[in-house]
Amino acid sequence: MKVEAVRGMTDILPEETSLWQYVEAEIREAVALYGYREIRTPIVERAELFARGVGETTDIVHKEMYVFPDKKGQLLALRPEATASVVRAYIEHGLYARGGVAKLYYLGPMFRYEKPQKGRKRQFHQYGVEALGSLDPALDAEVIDLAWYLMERLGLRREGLFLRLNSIGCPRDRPRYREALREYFLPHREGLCTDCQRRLDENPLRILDCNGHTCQEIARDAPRSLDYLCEGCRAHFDELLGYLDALGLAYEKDPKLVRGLDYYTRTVFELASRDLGAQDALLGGGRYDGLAEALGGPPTPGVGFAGGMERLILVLGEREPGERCYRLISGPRAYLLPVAEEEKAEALKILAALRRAGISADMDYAGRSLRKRLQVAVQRGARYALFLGEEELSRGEGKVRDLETGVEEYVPVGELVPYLQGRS
RNA sequence: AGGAGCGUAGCUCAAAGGCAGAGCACCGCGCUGUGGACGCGGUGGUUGCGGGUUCGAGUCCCGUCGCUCCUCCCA
Repeated sequence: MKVEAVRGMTDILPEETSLWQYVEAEIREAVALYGYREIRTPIVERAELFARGVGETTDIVHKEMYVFPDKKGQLLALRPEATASVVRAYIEHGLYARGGVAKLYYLGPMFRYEKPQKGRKRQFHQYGVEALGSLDPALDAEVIDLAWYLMERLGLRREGLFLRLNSIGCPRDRPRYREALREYFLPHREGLCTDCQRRLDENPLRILDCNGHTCQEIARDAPRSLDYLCEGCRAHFDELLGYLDALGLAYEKDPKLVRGLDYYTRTVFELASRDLGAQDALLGGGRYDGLAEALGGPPTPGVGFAGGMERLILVLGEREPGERCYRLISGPRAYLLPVAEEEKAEALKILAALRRAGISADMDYAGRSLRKRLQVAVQRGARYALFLGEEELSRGEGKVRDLETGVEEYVPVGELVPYLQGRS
């Protein structure tokens, strides 16, 4: 039986990794412009972190998290998202003691046990930013601006994107909203799925993003969080809208947007592509003012977003080749062609010298014919072919063929490095 | 989670119960030491896997695994 990659976990092959590297580099540069510095947290955390941070009743933790005991029986989890980890690290290392706003970004694999489909894998990759330590709605606006900037920088048209925006209030007005939802759903209790009947008691907010059809139907006319905001949350939201207007960033208020994670407070948003199908969200995020405290740290407000690399790659990959602004990795500069076995040792020495001089160089190890090897050199995009045969090596020379012009020149072996360096 | 479709060579796909094929790719030769063309030849498959029906299954049936799409949720 052939061993294959496990379901929903895919290999990213060299043809694709150049695009990945390009996107990653753009992300790093873009977020650096906004003052974010990278943080790398472990892929494995205690399962408890996500239960407390993301929320026990969320689908992500409840149904989709990879959980397993380690050899001591400690319950561990593959991270389903990174915000909880970042905040955990922020608390653990006392980053709050440095004052001001901590701006952190990350990039890496996440894991969710879901049914895989286009743009949704079980191991997928997210990039994200977290700004910790400020309640200022201007920071929400800046984070959203960064999201837009990143998409623009990657060459996505603004018209092809749209921002869904909502406020789900704070812990102070959450009970009122929860009560309103419960009151609304109670008469429909029998129509709800068993999951939602449980959610009705535990966390009625989650009914709003249940995937059952009838639950969707029932939820359509449910009370809206925007109508249950306290004065502070109302003001925060209005201020944010003002800043977005000032920045010229379009948004669509979406009262159904609650996001699948419990830690969100106030601002929630998603930036989606009109060019994608069912999985259209390119990135999503919001404010999480209670998360740090819930994880045992000092009360620290935060706001951020996370985006999916696979989605981004999909959208970028579907564009016309001419629109693509990433470069493919170039081939070796020099390709060595030892004519017979006897010249291989010399070829290896020259290869080593060229590479140490910063000149990319390669040769064939597959035992192919000389003609074939020259073809491969051209295919690989080499600029020079270097023939090493008895004839020229006996004179201490190699024959350099310029593969663009076809011009050949004999060059002493000791001068190959300056010779190749001196040409553009 | 629900619905639909598809799994045949490395890739794209044929074979409508009767000899598993083509194109591309790969390798060699023509060209004993020199280019993407051309010509000739060659390697490559337990038809995803497991059962069943049949004289006979890539084809029909059941199961299973995987992928794709839709609904939904989300990254």
